[in-house]
Amino acid sequence: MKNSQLYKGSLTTIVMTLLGENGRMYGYEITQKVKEITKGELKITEGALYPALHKLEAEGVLEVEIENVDNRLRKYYKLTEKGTTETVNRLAELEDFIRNMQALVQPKLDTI
Amino acid sequence: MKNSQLYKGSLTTIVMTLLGENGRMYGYEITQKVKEITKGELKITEGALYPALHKLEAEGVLEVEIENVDNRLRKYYKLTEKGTTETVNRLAELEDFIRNMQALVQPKLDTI
DNA sequence: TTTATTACATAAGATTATTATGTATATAGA
DNA sequence: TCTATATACATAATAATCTTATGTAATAAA
Repeated sequence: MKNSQLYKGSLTTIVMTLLGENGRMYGYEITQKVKEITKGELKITEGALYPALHKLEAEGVLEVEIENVDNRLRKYYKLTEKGTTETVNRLAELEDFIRNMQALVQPKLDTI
Repeated sequence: MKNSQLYKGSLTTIVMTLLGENGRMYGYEITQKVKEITKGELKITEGALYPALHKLEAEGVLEVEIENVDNRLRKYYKLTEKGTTETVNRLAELEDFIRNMQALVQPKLDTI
């Protein structure tokens, strides 16, 4: 996940948001989508992603559909009803977070 | 630090930026300043702040001046030369981070 | 005199991520 | 054909960071 520590804590928000936008996705697809959207600046590692997906599933935020495509396993994840509600909250928190961070660094950011 | 996980990883960036803006500050002052700027939305806990300050000092990012004010100890921290350079990098990383998070959350806006 | 505020500190435990490793199939290129 | 790369999942050891709880101690307010 790059050099920056800042992405720590943002993984589940990213995953839930992407699932909210795209309906359903499988793990590998999520890593590629994130890489594409951030132009390679953010690379989700498998060691972080898969345990996170399992945890979200265990919490009832995601549900999974296993499919076999080209003789290869795929686990499609999508938001549950609970997950959709949580995602709305997460997005509100992200907005607050960004606003607060900008307020904290405002004067310096303008000079870059 | 509120309910949101998003602030994880942002503590040192916040501390370094505030010190860059204010010259020198002591720990308790930092907690109050952050609370003030974020209107109470972000509360830096002491258990997170003090170890972080000690680590930054050990890394040569911060230097400390101990003073006695009203018979009470104060440890003023300020950026070293190295710390100032690092802070510029941190702010650039923060900008990238915010830009990437916004792109991930609003992919449709990018195509307009 | 009790509570809240100021001001530092650390330790146990939880959470999260990195790094390394493993399995397995498919495909492209030398 | 062999090798490397891509696809697609997974886990375990370790590292880093934060929360929660606790501790010391002085000042100020109720």
